[in-house]
Amino acid sequence: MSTKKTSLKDIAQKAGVSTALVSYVLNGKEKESRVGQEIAIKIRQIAAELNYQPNHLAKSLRSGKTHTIGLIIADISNPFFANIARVVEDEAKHNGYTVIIGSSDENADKSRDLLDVLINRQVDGFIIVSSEHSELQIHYLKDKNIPFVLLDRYFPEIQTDFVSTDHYQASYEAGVHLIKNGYRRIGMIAYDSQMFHMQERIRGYLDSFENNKLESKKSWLKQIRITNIENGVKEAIDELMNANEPVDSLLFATYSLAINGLKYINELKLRVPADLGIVSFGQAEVFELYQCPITYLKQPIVLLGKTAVELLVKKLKDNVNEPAQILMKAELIERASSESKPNSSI
Amino acid sequence: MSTKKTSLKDIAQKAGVSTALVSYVLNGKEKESRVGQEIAIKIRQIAAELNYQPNHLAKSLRSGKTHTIGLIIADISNPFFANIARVVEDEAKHNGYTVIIGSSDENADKSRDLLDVLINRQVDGFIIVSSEHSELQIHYLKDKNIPFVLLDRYFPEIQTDFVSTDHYQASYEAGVHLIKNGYRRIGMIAYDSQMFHMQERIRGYLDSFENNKLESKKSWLKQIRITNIENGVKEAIDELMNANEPVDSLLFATYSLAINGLKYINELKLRVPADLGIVSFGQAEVFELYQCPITYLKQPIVLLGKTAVELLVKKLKDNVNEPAQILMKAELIERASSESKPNSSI
DNA sequence: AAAGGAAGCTTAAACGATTAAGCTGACAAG
DNA sequence: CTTGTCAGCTTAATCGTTTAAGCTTCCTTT
Repeated sequence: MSTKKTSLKDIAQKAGVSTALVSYVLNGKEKESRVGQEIAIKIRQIAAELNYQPNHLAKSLRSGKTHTIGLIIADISNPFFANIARVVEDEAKHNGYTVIIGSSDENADKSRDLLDVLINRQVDGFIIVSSEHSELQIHYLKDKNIPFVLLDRYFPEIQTDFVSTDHYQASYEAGVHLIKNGYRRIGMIAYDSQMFHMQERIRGYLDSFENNKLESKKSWLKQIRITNIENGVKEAIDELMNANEPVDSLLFATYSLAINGLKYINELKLRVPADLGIVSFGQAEVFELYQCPITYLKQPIVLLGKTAVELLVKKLKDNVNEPAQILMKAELIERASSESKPNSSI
Repeated sequence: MSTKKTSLKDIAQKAGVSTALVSYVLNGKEKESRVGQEIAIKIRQIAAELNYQPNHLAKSLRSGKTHTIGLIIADISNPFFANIARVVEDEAKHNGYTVIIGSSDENADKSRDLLDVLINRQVDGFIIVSSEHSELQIHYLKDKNIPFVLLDRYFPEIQTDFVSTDHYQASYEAGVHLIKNGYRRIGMIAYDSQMFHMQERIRGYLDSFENNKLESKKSWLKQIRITNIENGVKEAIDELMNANEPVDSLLFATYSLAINGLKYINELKLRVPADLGIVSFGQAEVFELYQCPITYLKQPIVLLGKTAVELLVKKLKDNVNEPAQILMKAELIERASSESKPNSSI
C-alpha cells in the first residue's frame, strides 16, 4: 500500500500540466478559466483513478473557511442536549459542515475555554447554548465579528440572533393546565439562576396564578443551586410537603431537576398524581416510564436545532446580517401525572 | 477592532527578526537553535502583547497532525453513547486533542461515510463503536495504517486494539443472579445481530442455565430487528407472556430494548418483580425511576472511555504498535426488580 | 596570523491548495 | 505585413508554520 495521499501535484504531473489547471478543472471552473475540453476530461479521469481527495487543511488555510461549526452546550450526557447535538450534527452534515461539540457544564469559564479552543481551530461559526455569566463571551464574538446563533437561551439585553423556546409561555401553560385540573397549591422547583430562560419559566409560573385570580405563596417557589441538585431537590420537596398546607402539585423547571425529584418522590412513597400532581420541562422516554407517566413540556428540539443550523449557515454563506430572533412554542403533552382532581371545580 | 489575527510574521516584523527565530522561541526550541537570551525575551513579550495564537491549520498542514480524534458511535442521543462521548471529549481535551463525533445509526454505510469525511478532515485517529457488517472498514484502516481503537465492541477474528466490556461475563452474571433469586423461566430480549458483543451477551445468558443444570427453552430467547424495536419488543413480550408457561423474568440486552419493554410492561399492568423479574444492560437514571427500580449491568463507561483515549493517544504519540486488548467487567447493580422470589430455593 | 568553532541569525523550501496575472501561438481583420 | 484577439496554458504569490542549511561575526587556540 503506497500510503501517500494524492495531491493536485500528482495529478498535474501525470497529466503533464500545471497544478493550476487541475485545480480549475476539479473546482468546475473550466469555463471561466478557459480550460480545453480534452485536457479537462483527462484530468478528471486521472483524479478518479488516483482517488483524489482534496486536502481540507490546505483549502481552509487558503480560504479561511473550515466548514466547521462549533456547538457549545451544557452537557452532552444530558438527553436534551444530546438530542440537540444529534439534530445539529445531521443538519450540519447535510449542509457540508462538520460539528465540533463541547460541554461547558453550565460554567462560564469552561465555555470561555471552549470558545478559545474552537476559535483557534478556526471554526467558521458557533451555535451556543449559553451559560450563566457568559455575556462577555457573546460581546466578544460580536466584536470579533465571529458568526454565531444562540440556541434555547438568549440574553434579552444583547442584540443577537437566537432560536429559542418561548419559556414563559410554556411555563404559563403548565400552570394553567394544573389549575384547570383542580390543583391549587402548585409548587415549582427551579434553578437559582439569573439566566433569562429560567426567569421566564418562573415568570410564566407566577403569572398563571395571577391571571386566574389565584393567590400563590412565595414559599411554593424553590430555587436551588445547580451545583447541589440532588440535595437541593430533596430539601425543597421536604419543605414543600412538610409545610402546614403542603403543595398538591409540582412543576419541575428542567429535566435534571425532575429526575432527581421523581426519584425522591418514589423514595417517599408519594403517589402521583393522588398525593402530588407533576408537570415537568424536558421530554424524555423516562417520563413515560415512571410509576405514572409524567406530563411534560415538549420542546421542539428538531426544529430548534435545524433552524439554528440553517440560520448560521445562511450567515456564513451570504454574509447577510439581519438578525433573526425566533421563538418557538413548547407543546404540553398531557399524561396521567397531572390528571384532573376528582372533585375539581373551575 | 482590527480583526486580523496576528501571525508569526507580525511578531517577526515588530521584533525586527525573521519568522524562523520567532517560531523557534515560541516552540521552546531556543536552546537547540541557539537563540539569544535577550531577543527571546523580547519575542515572547511581543507575542504576549499581540495575543498571538498559532494557526492550527498551518501547523497541521506542515506537520500532518491535526490533534483531532474522530469518534464514531451509533447514536449520540442514546444515553450510553452520550456518556461515552462525554468521557472521551473530556479525556481527549486533557491530552490536547479535539473530538469530532459522528453518529452511524448502527449502519455500516453511514459509518463508512463518516469515516471518509473524517479521514478527509485529517483526524489523527479514531475511536470506533463498530456497526454490524463494518469489518471491511476496519481492514481498510489497518491497511492504510490509520490508528484506531475499537470501543465496547470488537471483531474477534480481526486483530485490533480494543477496549470493551466483557459482555459474556456480564450476561452470565445476570442469569446466575436471577436463578439464585429463584427465577426459573428467564426470557431474554436481544437484537437479531451477528455482532460479537450481542452474541456474547446471548451466550452468557444461555450458559448461566447450563452451568446451573437448568434447562432453558429456545423460545425464551427473542431476537428482534434493530429497525423495528418498538413493535418487535411488544411482540416478543406478548409471546413470552402468553405462552403456556410464561417466563417469570426478563433480561434486556440493551438500554433501548429495555426502555421499550418497560413501557409496554407498564401498559400491560404487569407488576415488577412479582409478575416479572427484570435485569437490563445499560445504566441510566431511568432505571431508578421505574415503578420498581431496575437491576442493571453497569458498564464501566468512564474507564472504557478514558482507556480508549489513552490507548489511542499513546499510539499517536509513541507510534508504538503492540496491540492492546482490554476487557473490563460490568458491575451488577441489584435493585428491587430482581428481588428474591418469596418461596425460592437453591 | 591563520584556522577552527561556535553563537546568533537569515534564507528558503515545504505542506496543498487557490487564483490573479502573464505568456504563447493561432487566427482574423485591416 | 502588422496588429489585435482570444483560447489555452503556466507562473508565482499566498495562506501561516516549521526546519534544514547556510551565512556572518567574533572569539579562541596554536
